[in-house]
Amino acid sequence: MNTTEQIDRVRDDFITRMGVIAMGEGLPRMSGQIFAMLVFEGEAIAFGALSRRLSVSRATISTSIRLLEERGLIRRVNKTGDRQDYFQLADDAYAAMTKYALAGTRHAKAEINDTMSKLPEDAEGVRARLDSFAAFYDTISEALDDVATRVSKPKI
Amino acid sequence: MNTTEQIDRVRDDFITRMGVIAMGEGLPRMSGQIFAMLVFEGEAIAFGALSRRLSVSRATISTSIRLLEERGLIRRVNKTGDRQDYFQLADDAYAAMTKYALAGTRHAKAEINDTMSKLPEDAEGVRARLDSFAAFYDTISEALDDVATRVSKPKI
DNA sequence: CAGACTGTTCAGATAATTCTGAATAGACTT
DNA sequence: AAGTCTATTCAGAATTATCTGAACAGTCTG
Repeated sequence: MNTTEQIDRVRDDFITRMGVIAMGEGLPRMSGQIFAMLVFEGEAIAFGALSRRLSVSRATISTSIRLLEERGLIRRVNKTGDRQDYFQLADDAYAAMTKYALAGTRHAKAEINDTMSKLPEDAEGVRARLDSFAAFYDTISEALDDVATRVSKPKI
Repeated sequence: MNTTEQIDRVRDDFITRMGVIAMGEGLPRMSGQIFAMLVFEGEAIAFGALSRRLSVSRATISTSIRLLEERGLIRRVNKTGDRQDYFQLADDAYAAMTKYALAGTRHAKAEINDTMSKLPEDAEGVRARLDSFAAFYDTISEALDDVATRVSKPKI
């Protein structure tokens, strides 16, 4: 077995695993697999190559990629002399991932606060419990915010 | 409109919203709604009452509750003189929630590390990229670990 | 311009999740 | 013991998510 074959095997395994992990994080499997492939390869990969190597239709690649782009995890690059679109990890992919999660926890907190604002004055018990719940999301949000700055590449 | 009606309306709205948020976090809607109901009410709620007030079959309550119990988010209590099971938030529900997320990020990191261990020596580029990816999950894990201790009630 | 190739969209197919009703087993009551 | 109430399980139904192929519009090439 040569080195290339070994790497191919490891890569395919990695892609499979990351697909599962993505699902656990509420991301569609295919988006996770594309992300994994881009992490593994490092360099930009062509649209058609993604379809071929992940054994999935071009339509699926198109929609999966849209999601990743919307979340700022990957970027589309043009290679001169080639009509195809190429994709690679965004520079700040991990920061973007964190910020997306952060948006979620902030939204949750906002929903709880909004609920509290609708409560009548005398619902003290409920208010206290919702307050604890909101505080929890706030704690997580703070932590994620911290992660986001730590993960962000310092802009030069 | 009296106060009770107002609270009922707010509660139903809260439950609906939390169902949606739960789905965003990879939890089934119904589990999120049960959790929300328990947060809102504070006191223990009977199995039958959950089924009735969430307009869902007893079978669904049973399986939804199992998930919440497995994750340590709620606990089952017995009321003397009543055959029904009652449920309330676990004392450390928010810490348990955090720890579950933490387990997920640690698992992701482990998967990446495992992948790295299978790489041939000369795959330096791949190794470096996977290392960054693992470091990201590590940063999140640290942050969640911190949240878990901050959220945990100090045991007396 | 005609033909080849590209990515997107969307209706329908496929697959996965979630919910239900019925069957079951355990526990209490009389 | 018979009858009632309870929670769980599970096969199938209903709902939701995901994937595909075909149609399309845009772009490049010869």
